[in-house]
Amino acid sequence: MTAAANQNGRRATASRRLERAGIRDVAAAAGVSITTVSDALNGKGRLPDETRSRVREVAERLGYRPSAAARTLRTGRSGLIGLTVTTYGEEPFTFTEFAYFAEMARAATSAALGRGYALVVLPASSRHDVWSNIALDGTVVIDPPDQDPLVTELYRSGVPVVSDGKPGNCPVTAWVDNDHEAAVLGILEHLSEAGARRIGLLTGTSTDTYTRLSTEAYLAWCDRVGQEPVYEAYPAHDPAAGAVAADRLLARPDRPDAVYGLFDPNGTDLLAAARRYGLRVPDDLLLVCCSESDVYANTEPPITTLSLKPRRIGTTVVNLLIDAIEGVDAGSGAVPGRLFPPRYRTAGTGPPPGTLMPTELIVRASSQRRCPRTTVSPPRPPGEV
Amino acid sequence: MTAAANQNGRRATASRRLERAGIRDVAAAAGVSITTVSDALNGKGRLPDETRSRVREVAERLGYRPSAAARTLRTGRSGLIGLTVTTYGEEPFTFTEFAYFAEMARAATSAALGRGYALVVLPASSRHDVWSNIALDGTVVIDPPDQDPLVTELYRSGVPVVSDGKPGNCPVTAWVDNDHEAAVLGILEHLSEAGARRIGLLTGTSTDTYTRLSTEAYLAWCDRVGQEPVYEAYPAHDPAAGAVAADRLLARPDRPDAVYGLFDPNGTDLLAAARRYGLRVPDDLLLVCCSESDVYANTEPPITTLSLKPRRIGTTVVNLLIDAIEGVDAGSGAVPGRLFPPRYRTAGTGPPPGTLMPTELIVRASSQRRCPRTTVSPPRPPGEV
DNA sequence: GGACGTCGAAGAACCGTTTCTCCATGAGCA
DNA sequence: TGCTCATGGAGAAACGGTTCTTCGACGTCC
Repeated sequence: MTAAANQNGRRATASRRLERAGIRDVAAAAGVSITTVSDALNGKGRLPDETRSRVREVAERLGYRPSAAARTLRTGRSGLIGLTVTTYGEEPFTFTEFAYFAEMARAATSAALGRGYALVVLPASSRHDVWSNIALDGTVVIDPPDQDPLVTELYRSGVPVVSDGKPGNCPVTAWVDNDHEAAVLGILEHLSEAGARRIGLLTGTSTDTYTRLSTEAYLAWCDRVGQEPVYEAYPAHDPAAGAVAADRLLARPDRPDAVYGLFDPNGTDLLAAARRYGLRVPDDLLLVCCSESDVYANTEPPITTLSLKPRRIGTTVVNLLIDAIEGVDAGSGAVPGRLFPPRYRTAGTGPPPGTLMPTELIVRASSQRRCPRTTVSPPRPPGEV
Repeated sequence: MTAAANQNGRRATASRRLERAGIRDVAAAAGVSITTVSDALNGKGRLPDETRSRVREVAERLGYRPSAAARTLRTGRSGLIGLTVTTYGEEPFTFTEFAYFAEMARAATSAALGRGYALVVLPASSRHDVWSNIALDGTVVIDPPDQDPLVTELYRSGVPVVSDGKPGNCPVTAWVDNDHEAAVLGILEHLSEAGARRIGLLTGTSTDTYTRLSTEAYLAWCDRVGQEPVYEAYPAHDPAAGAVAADRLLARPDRPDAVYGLFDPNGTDLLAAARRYGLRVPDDLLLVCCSESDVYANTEPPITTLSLKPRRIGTTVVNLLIDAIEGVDAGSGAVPGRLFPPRYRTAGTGPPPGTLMPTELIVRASSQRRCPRTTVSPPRPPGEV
């Protein structure tokens, strides 16, 4: 009691009026020590239920909210996870530009909150300005390019990093990605079966894994089946460039009779380009593009899309990251009382663990030649087209 | 020197191996006190440039990164801003569900980062679980409903709150909103001029300001021009309900010949419903909906949309919030050295300052009767429909 | 020659928790 | 009676910075 009053007395001398109640105030009001308050509120220590509930009640009455900063400083944990996209240039925030990012970020946010963490959206630029002002328990990086300096720096400073997209040449704790190779091959097969003779690709110029792996899979397939590759690459972050590239692709002398577009807007771009050249879809041109947008269910004609299932990815990435964050403490079991785990690194042997997740091809009219009546299928109601 | 070695010695006794360098390590390595290090790195104090640069160089060499948690604890500033949507139910994260939120959040993120702050995405539920674990300098709330308990609690605990959407009955530091009344009136006039005789409204059931003000403006207009209101309301967070409501609206005996839909998906929903009833757009039905999506530029026919200019809103909201956060310190000039400003509140007189921002009506085919040749307009090229 | 101002820097309090350590007290037991 | 042990709780040391205060040394000025 005396001690509590004393501790509080020191503060009372200062001209504090409207300050929030601190743990000391609660302790004084409840007539216990701050240790007891902390234990009672956090469910630790050996306290009879009576004391516990009394302290809780006093804290409630005083509107006590523990200082997140102090807790973070002491425990070394902030409950904050960084989320960043590094690929598409420095300046413009491409978040939500493609439905993929939006969906993925949303799922990641939900998953994090479900486990008591919050997401902080951060820029790709590795300028310390913002990054080092925030205590992060870990970071999710979407599509890191080769040799990403940001990832390297984070890793060096001991922050766990999990990437969406297999990392090219930078060290991450773990990564999650779609099986892009299988996806592209599946699409090429799908188009071949629909009658395509020459399949073109609309791809990007950046070095992220998605672009690279997809393009490589396409080229390998061309090589295998003996088709000359027909593709156009453009900077994916520039929407105007996409339309131009689509146009170029269809203007080529060796015009493809089927096209797969790697990026979300490619579907509408290709559709518009096809119209300009008087090509009917799917009769003259089969179309598939990678997109999470359900816009393509309502275009004329509806366009077959490849979904990367961003929600599953976002959820998985976050869960892996939090596992890593929390797992370290459990893992260093030798010294139970350690406040700070040793630097966060994979064991040092071999590549970081990766998870491949399946994609989903949503087949619509744009990739099926008309008259599917030749196949065995149920008759349609007359009302539909 | 001795002191520095001494301070460091205390730490060296513990078995710290891979720990990050702290300010004490830098001080020891540079042969100065930690005060000097702090001052040198933060550009404060009276130090000759030579010392300053030497300290900086040592810090760089040691890879020193100041602890954000410690800084936050001492200065009372975290550089973190919360961002939350409270309206549409507890569970599902509606972020990015509508293009409006996505755009707004993106602009807000950019604006915050530009001023050295980062955004934390937080759930609407006022459960303390996550909220009180994070040190926030302020919060942006999108569309707070009437009597939002979250906003009230934040306000009580002294965190500045700026809302996107005029707050109904909860105390905020400031707010930003579109002039919804003017927007709705503009649309109704636009439709009337296009020949509409009975204009219907597709609206929501929630109590956020957007829904409320828009609906009230519609009802007031009906009252004024002597039209019987024709509207359907549905829970905006449920996409399936939107399609049903659109259908209901067009199935009514007093079917409107023009409809304005308050929510993003209403355009496609209404278009689909119109098809089901054999209504041609715009011949039999004029259509406008509020949306930020450019999908409506490519529907058949293209649909007139009202844009709320979410980027401008997001930028403004964040700037107002940061002004409030930083302004307090500057304002309490009487005691320059104060660490903690007094509780953040508006002066206590009158409502919080609000800013109204204009909207933009993007007129497309869906809201213009055919044969505008009767009006004075340039002849069209023959290629177009 | 002493008072004084300035420069450069060190000392130490403090921010508000968590948690390790330690101390009473009283019961159980030989 | 003396010892051990469990219980309930207090004390105080961190955590890692920022910043207020102090202090010596050195010119300078009257």
